[in-house]
Amino acid sequence: MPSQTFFNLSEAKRKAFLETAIEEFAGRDYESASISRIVATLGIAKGSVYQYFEDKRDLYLFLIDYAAKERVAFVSGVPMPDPQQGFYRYTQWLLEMGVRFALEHPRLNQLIYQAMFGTAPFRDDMLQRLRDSSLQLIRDVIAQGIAVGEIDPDIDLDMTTYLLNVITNEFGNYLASKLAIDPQRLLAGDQAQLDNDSLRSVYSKALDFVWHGLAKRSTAH
Amino acid sequence: MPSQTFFNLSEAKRKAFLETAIEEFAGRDYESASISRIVATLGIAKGSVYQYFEDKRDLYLFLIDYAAKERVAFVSGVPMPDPQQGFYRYTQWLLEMGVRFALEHPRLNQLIYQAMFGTAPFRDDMLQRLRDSSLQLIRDVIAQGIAVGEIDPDIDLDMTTYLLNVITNEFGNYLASKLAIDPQRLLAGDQAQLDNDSLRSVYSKALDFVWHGLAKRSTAH
DNA sequence: ACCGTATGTGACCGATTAGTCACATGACTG
DNA sequence: CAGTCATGTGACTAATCGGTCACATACGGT
Repeated sequence: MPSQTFFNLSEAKRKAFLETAIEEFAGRDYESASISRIVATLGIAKGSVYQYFEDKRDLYLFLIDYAAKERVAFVSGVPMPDPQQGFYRYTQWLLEMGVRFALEHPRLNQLIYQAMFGTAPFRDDMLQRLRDSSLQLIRDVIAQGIAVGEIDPDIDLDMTTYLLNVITNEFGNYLASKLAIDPQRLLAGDQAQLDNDSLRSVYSKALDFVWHGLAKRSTAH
Repeated sequence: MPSQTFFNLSEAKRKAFLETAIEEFAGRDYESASISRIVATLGIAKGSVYQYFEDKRDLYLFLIDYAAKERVAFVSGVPMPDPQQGFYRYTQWLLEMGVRFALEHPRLNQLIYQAMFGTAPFRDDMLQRLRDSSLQLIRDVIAQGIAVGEIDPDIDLDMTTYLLNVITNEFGNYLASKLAIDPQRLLAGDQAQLDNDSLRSVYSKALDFVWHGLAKRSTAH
């Protein structure tokens, strides 16, 4: 809950502030993240930050909330597959969501992931809700897949939801490190070239693993 | 590379120091971990730490190294399955390794995992070697499974190794949170009761997922 | 031109950090 | 007992932290 002052800021200033703050909090602990460093980077006075936010905790929780909303907006922007195409496609869509968001918004992804599964402080309701809502989407897809009879009903729903969430997130990290040959290109907006061609072929391997596991397949898709 | 002084310490003192230091580094950033807090907890002078270790970095890298060696020792202590039982059992063994180590040595597991995949500093050779050696075991099992024809040869070896490592690690976390009803009991050494009975049945679900994926199974094991 | 309000500022505070060092203590030797 | 060496100590330094506040600046209305 930032002050009105924060929202009165020019969009340029607000964007710059958000970007710098997210960068600061994404890569490190809550404790290690430094307000002093943020204001030094931005070239503004420290007092300004405390006119926007109550304290460090207030800023942090706002950033988490912001990142979560951005993620929801991002997911909404990618059309879900046609239900008639089966739950293999739904699973593909889930994976694609995670990977694309991780590649296109790496800082936001780090922030969310770290808040949910890292050593985040504040056993806040908000964080719990973030965690729950993030997992709910995955859980729903799996549950429906089971109901329709395309997903094995013997799986443990809770556990599989958890693992699938971890996989989608970490697979993004894997790709990022794998493509680390020139990570600049990706961040610079050159991802369009990669997206629709090679990216899909890369994560189709991950999808196959999620769908069929390690075992030697008998049927193909 | 601690000084000789550190190894001259009585076992009781050395153990106490290790335990406290690991506890301090396991839950937080490298930057957030505090030497001052360690010495305060132990009730020793700060100067002592700097007679054992060159600096904070030296201590941290030693702890990582120690944790890694403990893990290797732990893994060596659990017998591998009979090769004739197939690679399903090998995969089971891999999972069991990760889960048991995570449950019996949660702090060490956190330390290792955070060093390998967290926001650890020091792009050290040592960390890279730790990462490589940890993944190598998994990679070997998969590669052999492919060679023997029990694991699908179309999987991406690198990616699957990475994901399997993540899964074994995070599954430990999942179990830990799932069993959080009384985590004290586990740490208190009461795990023997859980181990051979319910534990195996719980992670057999994870094993099924890893082996067969989400898809509805046709054949059973 | 004047005033009131909103926004920006950075010196300053108390707390905490990693790391140092002159000194105390203990143990063993001659 | 005296001397030597390893070990333990905690006050101290310089840097950094989150947070405060008295003050400066900018802007809009009359």
